[in-house]
Amino acid sequence: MNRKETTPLYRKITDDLKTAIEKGSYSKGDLLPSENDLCKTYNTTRATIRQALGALMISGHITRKHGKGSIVAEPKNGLGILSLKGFTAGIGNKPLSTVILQKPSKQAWSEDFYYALEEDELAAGCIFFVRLRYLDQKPLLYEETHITNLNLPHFTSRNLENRSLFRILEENYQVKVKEGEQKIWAINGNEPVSKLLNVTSGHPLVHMKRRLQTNIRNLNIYSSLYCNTEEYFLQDYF
Amino acid sequence: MNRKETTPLYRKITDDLKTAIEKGSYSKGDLLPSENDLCKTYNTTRATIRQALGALMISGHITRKHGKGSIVAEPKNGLGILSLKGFTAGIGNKPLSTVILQKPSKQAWSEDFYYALEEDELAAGCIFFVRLRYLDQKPLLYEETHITNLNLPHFTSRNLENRSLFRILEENYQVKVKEGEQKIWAINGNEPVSKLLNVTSGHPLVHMKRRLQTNIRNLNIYSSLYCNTEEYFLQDYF
DNA sequence: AACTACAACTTGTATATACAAGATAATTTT
DNA sequence: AAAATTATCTTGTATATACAAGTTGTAGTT
Repeated sequence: MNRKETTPLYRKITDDLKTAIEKGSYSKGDLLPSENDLCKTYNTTRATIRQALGALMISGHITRKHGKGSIVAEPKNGLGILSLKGFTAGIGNKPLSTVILQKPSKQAWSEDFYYALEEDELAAGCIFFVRLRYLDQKPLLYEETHITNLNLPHFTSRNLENRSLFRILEENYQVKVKEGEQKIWAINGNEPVSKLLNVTSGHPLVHMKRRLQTNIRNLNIYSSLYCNTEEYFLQDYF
Repeated sequence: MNRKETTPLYRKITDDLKTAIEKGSYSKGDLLPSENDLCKTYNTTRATIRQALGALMISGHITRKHGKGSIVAEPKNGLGILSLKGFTAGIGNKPLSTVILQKPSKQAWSEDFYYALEEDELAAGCIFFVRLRYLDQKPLLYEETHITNLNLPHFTSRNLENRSLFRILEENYQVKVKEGEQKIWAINGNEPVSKLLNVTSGHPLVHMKRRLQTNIRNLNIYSSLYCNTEEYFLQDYF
């Protein structure tokens, strides 16, 4: 728990409501307590409550309607973040299993890294690891990840297999993804990757190079990934 | 000018500052006038100013630093919107030329449309058109677009060849894209599309289905596109 | 010259209050 | 019974004020 010594009240309210929504205490379409009700609950004023609700709106947890209330939105897995969804309805909730092909290790950035780096970032070095992600025992997604090694103590010893990378970063280091960019290609899998994904060398794959910026300056997440979209597709929200 | 009868003050301030930034009155790293200065300029209070600055922060026009000020951010072309960037450096600014394969026409939604539609949207019908986009006389991107036909008078007679669809919607109908989702596949171009894109039937293509939501409720933009990423790549920001 | 303390800026958080305007259900009128 | 009105919810916008806390330059001290 490395959080700031004093957490602002509006932040606590946002976190409380977010937790409640993600825990399932509300379902899609439900109304949150009205602003005035929340004022009483937290013994504060509407300005503070609205600041908290505003954050929930930005994060996509609620929408708001004048005269009606704050409406809980459809849960989006990985808002703004690329996620993998099943081709057929109902398969979307199957969990991806993950195999670490190369354990996280501290490295210097490669000379010809695929994104331009800031000086401070270059100096900090990076943590690098490679994962292969499966759905239904079938390999779907090969991903090489670089994270700027900035205030991430003990990261290399963490278990990345079962938990989401983003969740680990948020819960343990207060690092949140804020924005990003991605480049997209369709390629024929004649690279060594196609063997890992268990496809023939002529099989089309989605190749993406992404940079995700976080709330910490100069701490970025870079990933280069290859995905077999024969049965499933890649999906993202923005 | 179909805007609401009364524009809130904070909205006017946001628009003013946004225009100034986009016009180039400020450059990257510059500080906006302080909140108190803006209070005097607009004869209002900090709460209103902060609401305006908050919107600029969300839209990515500024960042803010405690004790310092509001810092103008790097301009981003097409925030959150898919754009096409050249493979090699410096080619990114070449304009895409556009050929309309099928002129915009009012239609009913197809029974098996690829996104689930709201009832009101279904009732409104849609405007449909097909475009083929070229870079350097080479066809790169085939795109079928459906727009909900909601308060878009004379849209079908507009010239979509030279101007951006998003710009037309924003300038003429005050329609702005707010968020969206996209699904991504890599396919082998054996469809009729590959002939239009001038590739062999085994050539890998990026296939995307996108839904862009706008500030107008129930007015969405749907597009299904195929892109040859041999020389260029697709890029988007979120 | 280097350090310290302070003043004067900046944004961050919060309270208290007021009225406008959309949504909805109860009430009254027709 | 149907329509219009009203009351009472809700969120949206706005003013006025206060103090906390980060940043920066300046004046004073060592």
